[in-house]
Amino acid sequence: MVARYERIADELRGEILSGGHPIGSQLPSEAELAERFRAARGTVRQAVAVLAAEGLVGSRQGARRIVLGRTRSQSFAELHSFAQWARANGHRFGGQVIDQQRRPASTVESARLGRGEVLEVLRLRSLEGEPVLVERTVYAGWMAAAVERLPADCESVTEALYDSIGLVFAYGEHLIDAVPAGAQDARLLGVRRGSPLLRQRRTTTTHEGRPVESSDDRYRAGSVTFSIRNSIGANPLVRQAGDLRFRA
Amino acid sequence: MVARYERIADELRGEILSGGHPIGSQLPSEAELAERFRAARGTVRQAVAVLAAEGLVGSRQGARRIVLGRTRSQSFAELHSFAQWARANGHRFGGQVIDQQRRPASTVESARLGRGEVLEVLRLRSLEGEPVLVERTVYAGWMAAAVERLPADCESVTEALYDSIGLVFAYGEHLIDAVPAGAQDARLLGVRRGSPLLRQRRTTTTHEGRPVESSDDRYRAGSVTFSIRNSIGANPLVRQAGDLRFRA
DNA sequence: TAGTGGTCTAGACCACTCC
DNA sequence: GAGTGGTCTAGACCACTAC
Repeated sequence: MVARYERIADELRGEILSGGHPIGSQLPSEAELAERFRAARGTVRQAVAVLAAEGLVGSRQGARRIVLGRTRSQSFAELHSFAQWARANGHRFGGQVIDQQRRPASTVESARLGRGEVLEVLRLRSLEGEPVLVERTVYAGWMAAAVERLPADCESVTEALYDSIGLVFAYGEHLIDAVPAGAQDARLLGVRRGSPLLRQRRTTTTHEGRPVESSDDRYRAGSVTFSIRNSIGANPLVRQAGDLRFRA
Repeated sequence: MVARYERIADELRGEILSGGHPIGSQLPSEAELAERFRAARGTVRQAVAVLAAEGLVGSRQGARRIVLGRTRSQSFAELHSFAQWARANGHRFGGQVIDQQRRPASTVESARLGRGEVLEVLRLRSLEGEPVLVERTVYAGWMAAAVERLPADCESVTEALYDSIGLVFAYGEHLIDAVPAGAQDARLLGVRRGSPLLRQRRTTTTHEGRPVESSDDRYRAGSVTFSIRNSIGANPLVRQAGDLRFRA
């Protein structure tokens, strides 16, 4: 069952992406859209709110909505899972477990994932045949066994865990910064030691807020870019000061 | 005039940040909140939608909302303006124009900012007394004069432009990646050439969608981190493949 | 001043979770 | 089956923009 406002949003999005509403142009008023789709104004507002969240349109009180762009943000799954992102965008990709071991949780990990044992996995992932990403993931103990059952060249860990134990990754927090490649990073990615990597540290939880994994992902410079569209009314991104003692 | 739902959101946010609703705990139901605040259910839903957008709470149909965390995302102004961000977070900061000149727009810039002349400004910004950010900003020709009138050590360009010509930065698009420091970057930031920098390229427009500026900002590694909180239902971040020919 | 989006209400029905 | 959040309606008033 697809909601009414979703279908309205789909139709409007299609019109925007196909150029029916050029960038910078005005969208029809809520009243006009309500009449066109034979829906209440509230439903139309929900639909355009979807487009606003995707960064496609902007709005302000008293003036008509305007079209801001034609690139929309992706689903949570596509941000969370390298495989789902790569597949949805038509890239050739691969992945391989390099190392995997259980060990006791450190103090920091205990706070984040729960006490006891954790499973640490080192994966190397490639895009268009080139190694681009070193993933160091620490899984909470309660799901270690499920991860260990996966094949070493498992394409999508996210999908495999859903199929095997019904696990849904629902919420994520991501920290993005730049770091110099360490010796292992350099060897795996085929870059010089100290060269720039784009780092994404993430922790993920289930719907219930139960922590699942914590990961340190490093992309080779030039392989991947993160993109955000924001507005005076909606701002998902946070900038934080780091530790200035660190010097490259 | 502050909206009702904003005040409700403020109160609930305060309770979450002060620990009144611990992380992982359930929020009261919409019906309970409606009764407590003597508001319609729709108004309460608007309020919790604000908290969800800030990444503080998560929700799913049929189950109560849960508290996800205690760090909230910042306002657009704080992401857009280094000065406003630094001030809001209690940092000591400074800035200085290093170089500034008018020149004809390149082909790419013409498409992004409009034809004719543009103004290119090179600024160095510091945090806690240390240089951390090199900003190379290109302003559209129509606002070049206003920028040239600013003092070289202007703290907040955003605020100054609002005060002088009423300009409001309303929408932004941001691309985030890692690059090696060039010769000029290295000299200004006091790092080795080739060492990692966190790059944020942004283009900003007015409420009407009129392009204002396009900037290439480079942070010294370790000085600043970007943070995102997302969920299966709301995902503001986009990951894009870069040009793999680039090698560090 | 007319038109537009922003806020708010009151009520209905449905899909889903949890027990 | 009771409770909860998700969807949708119909209508009202207000703040703001554009002219």
